[in-house]
Amino acid sequence: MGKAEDTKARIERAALVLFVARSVAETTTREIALAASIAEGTIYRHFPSKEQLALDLFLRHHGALAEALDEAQRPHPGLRAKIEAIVRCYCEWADRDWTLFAYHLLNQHAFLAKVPDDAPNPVAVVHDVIDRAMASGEVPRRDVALSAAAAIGVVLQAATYKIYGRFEGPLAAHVGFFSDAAWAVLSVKAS
Amino acid sequence: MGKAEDTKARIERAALVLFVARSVAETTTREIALAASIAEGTIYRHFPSKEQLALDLFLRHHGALAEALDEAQRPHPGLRAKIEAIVRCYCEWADRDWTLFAYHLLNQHAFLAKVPDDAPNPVAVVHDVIDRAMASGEVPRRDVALSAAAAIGVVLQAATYKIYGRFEGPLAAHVGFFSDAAWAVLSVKAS
DNA sequence: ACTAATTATGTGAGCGCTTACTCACTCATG
DNA sequence: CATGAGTGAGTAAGCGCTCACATAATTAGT
Repeated sequence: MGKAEDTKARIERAALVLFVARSVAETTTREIALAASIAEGTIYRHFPSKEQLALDLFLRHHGALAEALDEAQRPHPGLRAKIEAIVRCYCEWADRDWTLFAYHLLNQHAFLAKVPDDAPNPVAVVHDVIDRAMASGEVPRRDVALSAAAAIGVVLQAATYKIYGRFEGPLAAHVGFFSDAAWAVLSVKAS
Repeated sequence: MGKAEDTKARIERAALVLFVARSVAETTTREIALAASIAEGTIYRHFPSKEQLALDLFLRHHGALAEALDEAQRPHPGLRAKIEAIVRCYCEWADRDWTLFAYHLLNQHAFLAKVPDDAPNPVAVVHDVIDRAMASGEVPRRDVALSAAAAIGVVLQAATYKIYGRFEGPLAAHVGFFSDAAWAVLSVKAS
């Protein structure tokens, strides 16, 4: 790794940790520099602004996660298997870099509006999978956004609870339950 | 209503709207004053600080919601009916004052740590209900926090989607689906 | 291979600006 | 005339960001 890239990575990691611990707005560029052991001005050799640094961090993870989820689901034929693949992939991503994951989860509402429309999108992947499953009659038809929200919520809220420290251990330990639960949600019959 | 209380209410409402539109950190006291049609100094006749105003808003809603959920659930005998009562109560609260609801939902992670341990707590109500249902064998035993998170996630993520504008109409229109889905999640058998 | 020139990277004091909050004052009410 | 409510210019502190300078890395010229 080049020296400059190493510096850039250190800035990103320091920023990430502070953004999660406090928040983007409450983290100062001085704190980031201190945590990364560089001068404040150095941040601006690598990023045009604090806001852009925060956005870069989000978008990179957002896009990469979307692609990973899509690749994980693609080879499987039925909805049940696709769900499990998506859930497992998501949980493993979370466990692999929990700080980055928590940052992504807690700052969705701040950055989601700034995701380019054509960029890969984790939510779009899930929507698409559910859409096809409804079309093929694997699960009852229902508003896709509503179904997707309910199914995604099962995993996301559990992850949120883990951020709050309400339970321990890797998320991936519960892939089986999450998959069963998401499947159950999508299988709910129209009343 | 006294004039002073009216002023206080106007400050709270103006702050709420701005806190949701931007965020607490990005909303200035000047903006709040402008939106409430009062002088900036007046805010400090009613609140010791901007942060305390934000916290007050959160805690009042948090406590009242917890009590409402508890009262809604109490008269019903079985888990199935308790779930529906809780879901309906929650959705109706959301629909009744969407701005306040969105504020509460989007700022949980910022304020949850500051809720007094003995204060009424929406999450504790749900935990308790699930706990009893597991004890009586209505649903399979499992880590309560995990079950609660998954069940709560169904409704919360849907609500979040509504905040993002991904679907329209009142939340309460989907009480049936949410209840069925939460019940299905809690009924998932141990694998 | 050596040097000179150019560019990339790192530094931190300091700038302009915004912020939350204060306070001396006015006014309305009982 | 005592008190509580409202005012808004003012203040100190903190913010993101810049820039003149130092140094390291890369390239060009001979």
